[in-house]
Amino acid sequence: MAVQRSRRRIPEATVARLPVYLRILGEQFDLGVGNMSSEELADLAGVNAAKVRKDLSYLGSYGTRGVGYDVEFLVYQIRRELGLTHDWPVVIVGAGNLGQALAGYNGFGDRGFPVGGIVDIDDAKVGSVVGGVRVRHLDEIKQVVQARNISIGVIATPGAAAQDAADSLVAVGVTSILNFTPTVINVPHGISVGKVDLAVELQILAYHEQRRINAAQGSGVQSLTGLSIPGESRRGASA
Amino acid sequence: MAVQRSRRRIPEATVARLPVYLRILGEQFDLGVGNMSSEELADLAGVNAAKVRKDLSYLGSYGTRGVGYDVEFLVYQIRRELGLTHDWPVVIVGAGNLGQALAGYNGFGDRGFPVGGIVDIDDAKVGSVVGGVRVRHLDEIKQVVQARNISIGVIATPGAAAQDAADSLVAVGVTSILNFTPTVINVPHGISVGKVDLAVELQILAYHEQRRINAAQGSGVQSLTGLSIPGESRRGASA
DNA sequence: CTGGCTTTGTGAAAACGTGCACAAACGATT
DNA sequence: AATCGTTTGTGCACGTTTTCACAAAGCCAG
Repeated sequence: MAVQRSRRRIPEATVARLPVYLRILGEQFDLGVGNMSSEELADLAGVNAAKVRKDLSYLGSYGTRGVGYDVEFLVYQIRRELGLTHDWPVVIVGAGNLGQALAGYNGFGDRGFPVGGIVDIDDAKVGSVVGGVRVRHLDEIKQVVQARNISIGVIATPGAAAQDAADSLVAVGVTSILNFTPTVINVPHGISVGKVDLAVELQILAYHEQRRINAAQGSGVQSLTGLSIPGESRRGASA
Repeated sequence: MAVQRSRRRIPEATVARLPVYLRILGEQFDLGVGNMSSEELADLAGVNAAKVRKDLSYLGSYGTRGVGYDVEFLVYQIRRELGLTHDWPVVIVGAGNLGQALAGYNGFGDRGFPVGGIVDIDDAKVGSVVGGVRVRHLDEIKQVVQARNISIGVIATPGAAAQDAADSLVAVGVTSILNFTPTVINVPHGISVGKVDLAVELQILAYHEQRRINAAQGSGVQSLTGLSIPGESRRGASA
């Protein structure tokens, strides 16, 4: 028997899809569904059934041939693998437009990421309450992070302040950062960084729009072949 | 010459990086930088220099060996390729927490995607003004879209309403959709869909945090052999 | 013009991700 | 117990993306 080398490593592409499966499985569980096949799950997730099976196989052999997967058990296993058996409070840096929206967005807390604190460098914003949390000064970030043992930070500052925000987060022990600014940040080795750039997503769509126009002008015939299929961006559904 | 005439297809991975290069190049141009090497650009973008060169080579041969790339010219070429030579107004569906934040977020308009309209199904929200745009009723989406020839829609509704929003957008001629809800939407063939799920990004980070913890607990020395994971069951490979 | 230095552009290899196809496993039925 | 229909788990082939490595191309000094 060939045991896994180090810790069984799950491919990033799979890690990015597990949350999608998790959400769907949770929904189905709430609806009373006890069992699902890879094909049912694949349909709801907008992916290929073989991919679902391969993704789930990284967790272990938790399906039953001829039957499918036990929804509740699978929810548990995915949650365990993703580290979602407990909440991960986050600290938001930047209480501007975006920071306030994020703090007020229930989708965070609802899915296990309560806002454990929000800080800003602007004294005018300190003290106000957004999303039920009082804004504190950036200087107090250490207390905020330590008080709730926070390890995930969210950067919602203007782009120019992103690197400073990242440095502050790293300095107080945060090891994962989600960066909402368009700026690329540098962090020490070992820190995980995720990035969400709204404008980039739109620019990718603009490219597809542009191609659509070019294709339509370039020739009026070939639209029935698979030519103009604008694949989808990383995690999109297209039919 | 007749170089890039035929619309050669740019790999999706490259399309996703071009906006990043574009932003950096624009910044550098504003700073007075006239010329950059692939390595300088790569450093600022946080990627490998060879990747930068290969990415840029899809646009054409616009560099000068021994010198680098002319910043201004490259900005122009990327903008042209991405279809950013003109604005793309977007329509936002959903004027709740997220929709309002997006409408008020200047990063949209600043980068060529002005909010051309915002609609909601809730009469209580209709008429209010967010981000300088008056909220109109979902029933009027057709007029909104046609008035400004909008082809990109943004879904910022609650998840349960996402599919309806997508259907409405497609029905009035929108061909690209950016979906901010966690729900997977189905669209007809030929429509491009991008997805941004804030919770998914956090869940990916949680996975990395979890691994960090497991790795630290599992062993202080060995990192190449199989580790025991707390609560982990057996799992053998059979072949 | 030649030689030295720099940097691009790109083949080729490696790494990664996806999807098909099918044996193995399971429940149900007889 | 044997058979049947279903669905998993995965080997394999294929497509995409990344990385390496180097010839070709340009600039500059002498």
